[in-house]
Amino acid sequence: MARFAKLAVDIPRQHLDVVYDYAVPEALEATCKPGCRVLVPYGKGNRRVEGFVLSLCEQSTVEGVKPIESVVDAEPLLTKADVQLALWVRERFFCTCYAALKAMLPSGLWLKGQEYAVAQPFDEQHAALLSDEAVALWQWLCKQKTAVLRAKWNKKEPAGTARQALEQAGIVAFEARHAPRIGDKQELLVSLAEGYEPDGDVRKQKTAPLQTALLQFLVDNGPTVTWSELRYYTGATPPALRALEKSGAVTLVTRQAYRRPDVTAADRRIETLTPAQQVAFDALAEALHRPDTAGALLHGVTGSGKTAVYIKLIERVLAEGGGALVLVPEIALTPQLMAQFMAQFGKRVAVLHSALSLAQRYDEWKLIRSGQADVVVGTRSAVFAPVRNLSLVIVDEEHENSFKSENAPRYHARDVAKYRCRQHNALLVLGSATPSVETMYAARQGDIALVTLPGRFNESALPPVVIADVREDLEQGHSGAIGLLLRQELEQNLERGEQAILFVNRRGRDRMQCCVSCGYIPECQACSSQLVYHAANRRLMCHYCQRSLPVPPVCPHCGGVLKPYGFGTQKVAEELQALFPDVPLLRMDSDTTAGKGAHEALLNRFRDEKVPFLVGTQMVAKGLDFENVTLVGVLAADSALNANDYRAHERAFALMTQVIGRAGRAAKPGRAVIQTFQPHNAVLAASAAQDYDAFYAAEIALRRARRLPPFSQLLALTLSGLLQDEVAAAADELKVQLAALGDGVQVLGPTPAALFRLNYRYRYQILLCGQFDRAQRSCLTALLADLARKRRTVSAYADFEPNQT
DNA sequence: AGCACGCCGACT
DNA sequence: GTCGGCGTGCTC
Repeated sequence: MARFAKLAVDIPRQHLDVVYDYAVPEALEATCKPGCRVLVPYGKGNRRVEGFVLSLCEQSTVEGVKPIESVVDAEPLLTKADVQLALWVRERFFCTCYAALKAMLPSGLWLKGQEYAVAQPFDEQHAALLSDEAVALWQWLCKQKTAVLRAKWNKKEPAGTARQALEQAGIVAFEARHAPRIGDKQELLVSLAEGYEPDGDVRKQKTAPLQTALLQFLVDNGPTVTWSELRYYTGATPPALRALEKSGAVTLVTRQAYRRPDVTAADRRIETLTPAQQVAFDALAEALHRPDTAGALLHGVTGSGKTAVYIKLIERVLAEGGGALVLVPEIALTPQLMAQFMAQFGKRVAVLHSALSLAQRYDEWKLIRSGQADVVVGTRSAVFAPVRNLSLVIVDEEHENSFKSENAPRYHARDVAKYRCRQHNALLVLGSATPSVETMYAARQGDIALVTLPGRFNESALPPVVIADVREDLEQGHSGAIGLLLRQELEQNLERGEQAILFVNRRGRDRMQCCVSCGYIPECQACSSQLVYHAANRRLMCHYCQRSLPVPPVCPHCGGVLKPYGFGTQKVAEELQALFPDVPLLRMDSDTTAGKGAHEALLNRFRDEKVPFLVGTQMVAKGLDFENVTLVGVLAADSALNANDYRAHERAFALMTQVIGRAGRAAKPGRAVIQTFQPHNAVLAASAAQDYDAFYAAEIALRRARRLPPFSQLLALTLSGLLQDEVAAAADELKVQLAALGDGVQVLGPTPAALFRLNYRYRYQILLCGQFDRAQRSCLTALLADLARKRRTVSAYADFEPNQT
């Protein structure tokens, strides 16, 4: 029998993240299993915190171990492999073990600690001291059937004299109870008793019409029906049901119910593959049965039908009794893919993404765990889904940066997928039209297989791409967002009755600028970000911390006039409306698609009503496939190219390629117009030609020369605090200590972070470049722990291969 | 985070 | 003397 347990404890600070030993009391020996959550006393005040049992052991060398207080879960939530994965995530992405474990489970499972007021018995000596109000209050508390929350108790007598008297005398105490935020849903099944004969009992029909109706419904609609359905269709009431149960006419069983999201299935199933798809499928299916494969890249242009290949692969895996996991960048942007999976696999598909309710996510997770759902489609966090017998993981659009988590644990789902595949001997398939440079490099090196899916579906020619030089427009005194060339194209398109999409990479309307005198742009009081004007609330918004301000009447610096500058989706929509006054148009960005289903509804309108113009942000670039769209305009290609990030080119190429691919996807010829200040840019030229190889060749050479990934690893350290001097001093100090990592690691910075100030905190960044082995990682963790101990006002974190540098 | 310990100055 | 502010260290 195990006497001690090794725990990952929910500690607030990273520098305390060690595996703790706790004693297992005899009473808990049977229930305290690895993978279960427990509550333990922690710290000087022995406050109650949550922990995961990592393993059990006979001996402990630690002095003064404390006992586990209680075991939360009847059955383990995690397997050995899960614990191993969490430890790996902790080391690779610099987070606490507990945070890694937490990311693997649905948040409906988190315990919510709440304090309840509990009445204690008291003796006569106390009774003499209490006021009548206090006694009345005590009696009220005793009378309550359900436990009383501390907040409710406090509200009961706001003045608080009687309350305080009771509390001080210890007659009313507070007790913390921990419970999961979401419970299991049960449903009641009503069945006709065996051998029940519907006889013509006329007397009963008169006196108990509800019972008769209920029985009749059961006779007509199969022997077993859920209670909620029965009530809905027959108006039956609980007493009627109870009477029937008592007389033995029906039997009742409760069963686990699942709150599932509803996803509409596509009306057509994919049955056969094209010859090209078949070749790709064969190559991947072969890899599926070679246990040593490290994975494969499926490189196929938009419209080449990667989804069909995925589906056939999954069918193969399911037939062999395995489970499959499909990761997509954003569920909202992949309705077609979702619908196709629904049509193909029906109830076996579990969906996991952030738009689900806590309860839905929790129930999908349970279905996956129990094996009832063996195909999982989800976003980043779904990479941890407990798929039974995991045999295949597909990462669709693997180059997308939404697979990288921006807050702790800062993991990359593609990396986690790779690790899980190794653990379970499953095949990893990375799919993309524009693979990340790292992935393509791995494929070219032969580390993973390279499977190419050639050709657009109907072999329609690439749309001709016109690169419009914005500088020429400016020379002619034309300063609008929509250039002269694009305007002509829009006019022609309109005449032909075809549709156009305009792509802008900023939402909102304008930026504000102090015109003549000082050139001041209003900034957020808490962040070093420029505020953006939103017409919906007529306020200046900070896109980083969500604070907003009314528009100042004059420049707060010099009193000058504020004039609009720059353009976002809304401004472009206005300009378009001015150019084509009577033409309807749609605008799509995160402002107009905030509600549930708004995104799909908007796209449906665009397709069905053939609205001539659609103006939108990033989101218009993805997943659209409309016959009648023949013109795509990119209004400002430069901002994507000029981002201060080594992956800016990669992202710009992927984005441009995707946008251009939207035009002319069917019989009608399409065109794309790209407006830029850099008409001779090589990345733009490559995406205009839809030439991935040219882009890759140039980019990999650059990466090699600069020793950037995949030729090294990048690690960003961010330090932040309220006092600028302190943060800067801490960063300088850390930089000196980082020399301990050795010559292999190049230390860049510290520099002010891209967003220097966020939520009143000043931020500095140090960039590390090299190959990080286990020793260097633990050295770095130790340095960060040291910093956290010494400088309490400065916080620091490490981000492995961050999205933004 | 949240608590204890210890050092120092101010005030009874 | 003694009370309490705050810097520092520790958490199985």
